[in-house]
Amino acid sequence: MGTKHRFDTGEARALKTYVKLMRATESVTARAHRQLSSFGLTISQFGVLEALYHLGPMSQSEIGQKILRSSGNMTMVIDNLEKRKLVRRERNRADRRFFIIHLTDDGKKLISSIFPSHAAEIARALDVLTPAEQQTLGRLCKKLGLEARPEA
Amino acid sequence: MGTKHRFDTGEARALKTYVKLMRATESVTARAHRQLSSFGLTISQFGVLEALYHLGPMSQSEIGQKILRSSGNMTMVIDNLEKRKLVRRERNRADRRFFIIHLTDDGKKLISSIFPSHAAEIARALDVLTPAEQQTLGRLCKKLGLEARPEA
DNA sequence: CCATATTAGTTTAATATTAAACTAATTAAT
DNA sequence: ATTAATTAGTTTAATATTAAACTAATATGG
Repeated sequence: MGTKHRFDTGEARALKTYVKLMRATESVTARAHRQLSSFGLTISQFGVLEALYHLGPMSQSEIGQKILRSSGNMTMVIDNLEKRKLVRRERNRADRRFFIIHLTDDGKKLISSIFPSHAAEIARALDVLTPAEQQTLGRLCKKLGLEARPEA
Repeated sequence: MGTKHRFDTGEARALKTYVKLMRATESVTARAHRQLSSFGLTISQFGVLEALYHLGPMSQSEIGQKILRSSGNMTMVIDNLEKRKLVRRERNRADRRFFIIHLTDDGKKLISSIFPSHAAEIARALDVLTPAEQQTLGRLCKKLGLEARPEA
């Protein structure tokens, strides 16, 4: 004997919000992806280069935490960047468990030339929102992102 | 003769908003992923089953458009669902270029049992926001998602 | 000093994802 | 009737992504 399951209004609202969040993100991400692929980069490769560009050399696991990727994935993305001579791994002498990842000169040149275009593309994508709306979106996403993140 | 590139405040604000959007999405998505993997599904597999569950049988390209995936990816995700006997492909007789994808009985059972847990998980993730904030987030994301989507 | 626990990164297996080139089928134009 | 254009889906190659198991190195506790 089953009754027809109805979601309460809280669940229905949350699901609708979630779907809109996913679609918005997918659209902006697809747009960023198209632009970056014209520079021969994937979104994750760009994320690594950008993190190193803005924050300086750091370990693989630190980069993974910053751009929210697993350690196995970081190995492959950094392997590919290393292969293209955009980054280099330097074993830490004090603790040989980890590497410090550095941008190479070529890597610095590439990311510093790409970054302004990327910034402009993101600004164009978000131009549909007013400055106040962008602030509100950012505030709500920050609130959402902090809570949803599982704290290890 | 080079001047140091500074982003105007519009670009800086857009980038900050974008980073927060990506992080929020990543957090909620990671949470949903963990839950779905305990049911043996990936997010894209779930997306296909959910689309068929709520909207009825449809072609592969229609499903791809609804869950924002490429046709090549849809082939593989549906191949895997077919292999597990959760969906079946039926060639359209009127136009043999396309298939109609149906949920199987097992597929219906699985998605109908999972969906309430998924809805509850999403509601928990979004519980950090008030109802009014969820409405606002949804409205802003809808605005963003419509504009950023490239119209073919 | 030795055994155990923890950490950084790698490997494995599976799945996801894209763009581009392709095949098969249908539609449109001549 | 024939050719060209378009559409649905597949295949290819490359890269991304995860969880889990693994190795190597360091830290901790007895």
